[in-house]
Amino acid sequence: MSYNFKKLEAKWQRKWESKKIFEVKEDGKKGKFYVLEMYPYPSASGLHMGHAFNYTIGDILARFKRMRGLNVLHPTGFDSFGLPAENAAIKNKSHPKIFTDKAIKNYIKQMKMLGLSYDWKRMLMSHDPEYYKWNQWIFLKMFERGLVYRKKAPVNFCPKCDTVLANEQVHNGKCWRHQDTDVVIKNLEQWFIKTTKYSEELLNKVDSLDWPERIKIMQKNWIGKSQGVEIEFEINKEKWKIFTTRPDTLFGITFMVVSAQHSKLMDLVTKEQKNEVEKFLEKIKSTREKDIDVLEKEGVFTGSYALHPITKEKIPVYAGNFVVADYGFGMVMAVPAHDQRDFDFAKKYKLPIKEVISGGNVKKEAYVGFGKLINSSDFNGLTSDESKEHITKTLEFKKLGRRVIQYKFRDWLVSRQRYWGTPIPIIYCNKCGIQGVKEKDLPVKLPEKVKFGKGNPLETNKKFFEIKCPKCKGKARRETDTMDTFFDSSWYYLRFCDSKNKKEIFDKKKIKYWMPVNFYTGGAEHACMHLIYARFFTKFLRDIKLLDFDEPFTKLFNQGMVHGEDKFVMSKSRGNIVDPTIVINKYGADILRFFLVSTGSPDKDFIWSENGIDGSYKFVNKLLGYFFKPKFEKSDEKVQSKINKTVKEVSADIENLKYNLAIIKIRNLLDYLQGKKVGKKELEIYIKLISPFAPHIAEELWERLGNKKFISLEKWPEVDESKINEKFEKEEEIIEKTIEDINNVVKIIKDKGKNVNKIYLYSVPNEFNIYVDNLTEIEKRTGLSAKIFVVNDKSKHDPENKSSKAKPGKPGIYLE
RNA sequence: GCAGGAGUAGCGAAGUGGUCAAACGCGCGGGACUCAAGAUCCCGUCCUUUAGUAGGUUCAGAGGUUCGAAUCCUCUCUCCUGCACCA
Repeated sequence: MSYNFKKLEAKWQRKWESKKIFEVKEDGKKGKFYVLEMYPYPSASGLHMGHAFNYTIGDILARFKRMRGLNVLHPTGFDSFGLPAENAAIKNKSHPKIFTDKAIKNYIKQMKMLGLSYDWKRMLMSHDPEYYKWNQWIFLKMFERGLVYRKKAPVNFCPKCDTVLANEQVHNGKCWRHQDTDVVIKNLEQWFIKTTKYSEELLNKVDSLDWPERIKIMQKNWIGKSQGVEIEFEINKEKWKIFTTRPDTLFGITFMVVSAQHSKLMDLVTKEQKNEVEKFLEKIKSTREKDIDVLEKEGVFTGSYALHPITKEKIPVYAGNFVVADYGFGMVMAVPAHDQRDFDFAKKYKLPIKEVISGGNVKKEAYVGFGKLINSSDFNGLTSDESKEHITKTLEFKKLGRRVIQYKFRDWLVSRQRYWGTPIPIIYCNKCGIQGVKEKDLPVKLPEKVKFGKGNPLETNKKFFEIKCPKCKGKARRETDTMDTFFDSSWYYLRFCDSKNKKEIFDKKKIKYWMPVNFYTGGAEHACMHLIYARFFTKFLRDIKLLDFDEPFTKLFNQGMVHGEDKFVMSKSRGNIVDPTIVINKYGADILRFFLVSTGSPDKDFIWSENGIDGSYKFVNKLLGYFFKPKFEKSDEKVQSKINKTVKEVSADIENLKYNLAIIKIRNLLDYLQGKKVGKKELEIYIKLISPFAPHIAEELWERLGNKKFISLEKWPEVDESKINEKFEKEEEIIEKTIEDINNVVKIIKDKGKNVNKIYLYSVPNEFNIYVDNLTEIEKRTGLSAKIFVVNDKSKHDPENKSSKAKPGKPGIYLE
């Protein structure tokens, strides 16, 4: 049978909404469970299959936990600030707000179509002044505490986005949004957030999280801690520091390299070399724009010499393109014998290579391993480990060095020269300097009237930026940059706990009840962006006493990627997109949900297949057919055993996010129940099992069984262990095997041209009843009539003495 | 290059020391029903062999540990995903 899923799904979506059954309040008597899916950026093209997959995964768990008696917070909202809306608006001569509001409306409609059990009352949008007001508030709190600062520095700039980017937004030297666009380095004054203040904690606490291992490793690598020594070198009577993890190679230094981007590079350049250095800088600027994957190591002599801290030898200082300006001190000691990069550079510029660690062949390549020291004055003969210790101590004694820890992690560049984001709440006054906007004046609203084109749109609205200084009432100017949209997503999960609060960012009591998030799902692409920023925010808000926990997301889950039928990742450019709303219109949301989680584990990639969804469609119809006119009979103990066993396994599978395995067991159970006597209670249990996956159908069937309340709020079935009897499983296996054997023999006989009409089975005495009980099953599945004897029955019909073949678990079979 | 994950039937996917030739779904083959098609139901689907048997080859490849391995160890290959001159 088929069913009118459109009508049915709309009916239940309406009922859920009007009765507000998924709206929740804090309830001290109930345990809580916070399920969150990463809130979407509302694009014009609407929900894609990846969203549907992600939200289904979360919703199944939310529905399950809710039925388990937990107070489940399951909210959603929109990450609605951002460049795509602004660019789309410019292209269409529209306004980002119009664009965004329209997209959100569409998203909400589509999300509701999926039957997601959200508490819509808590919905939030980051472009809502009621939301971004608190972005500004947090920004000011950080500003007050010195965690926000302005600095002129070489920064990443994307020419396509027409704005600067954070380190985290640069992937492989390209913009995260434009993989065909090289990021350009510009020297600009920008706003930074001191995320590095929490480097150590962000690194340490990673281990305590129930997150996918690879995400944890990515974060650790991103923070990139290394222990080493900083060493002072004297250059032109000035002190210059370098950082090294290999003090044991100190005597192998044959030159120094300072980064071409070093802010004080020119201080090192002598008159004679100025021309050449400038030529070099010009050259690396132009090569940057070319599409070169691996830059060759290049450099130029600065004219200056450093003094070796121990031997006092003169060491030439080069400027080089391979030294990172803002790691360590932007300058390195070069030991070509024991570092491949230095080796390459030395070869290119014919600089000496001095071996100080034995064990390699430094004529051919750098030896980066450890060994005994040679050519190292007093330290000869020591191992690398020993000498690291001794050399460091010597340097410390001479006050020329000390042990330090370095991180790759940088401060977060948050200002953007674009319109569609939160205005940075800062005022510049020539007299009074840089000051934060007063809390009572928040929010600094984004003006609607601006001109889009070249440069920062907010600079085109004088009314916005020309203001009086709040202190001296003189002429002042507002900051016209906006915040990186990752600022918005760094704390939205907190606001969900109290999203309508107009007086404060949130009520601490509510936060205390709901946080941290118990289950957070989303794509892995946020490993080193959103997930680090969010952790940073949590730590900051904790330190200003707004929170009393350290980590926002206890468990993180990454769903797999959705692939098209051609097995490539679904993408517009490939043209293999399957639109979830089209699928819903064709099959219904229940079937889509069911299919999305039935083929494989949700953390694995999902491959779309039209045949596959057809399979789910067939199953759902079979299910409806079964429940169409339910007969209530008394379940026997076999049925009860099977049901209890299934409840037990399905519950564990859902708990462990093995939805695919849960579904298999649910399917098996339906096959098992077909044609058996089943009680109302057992039928109800069955519907409950299906309800997290196919909630609309479950509600409908639940109602049809005469229930008045929502199944969504019912109690998940308890397992009665005493009813589970493995004996029945064994019997079932015996029958299955017997049917298989019979069919096998039938086939063989028929192949020989003989006809088969009747089955005779000869059972060992104590199994006789098993076969008798399953007589109809055997007849149905073999399509033959059957007769069963006990082996020692004298009156049996057995012309070929097949009864002698009977064994326990295996009857003798005679066919004629 | 470094790090993480993966490689099981035509495909998707279970199985992580013995009961596994491998659940379940898709596909494919056969049968029932039907005037027919679809839907539905049943059977089969590694190879050889057979009145339900017996045997063989398997879990990317090669070794090893073990009484016993898809499952543990070592090496190799392939694919995916991150990071990539961080001193």
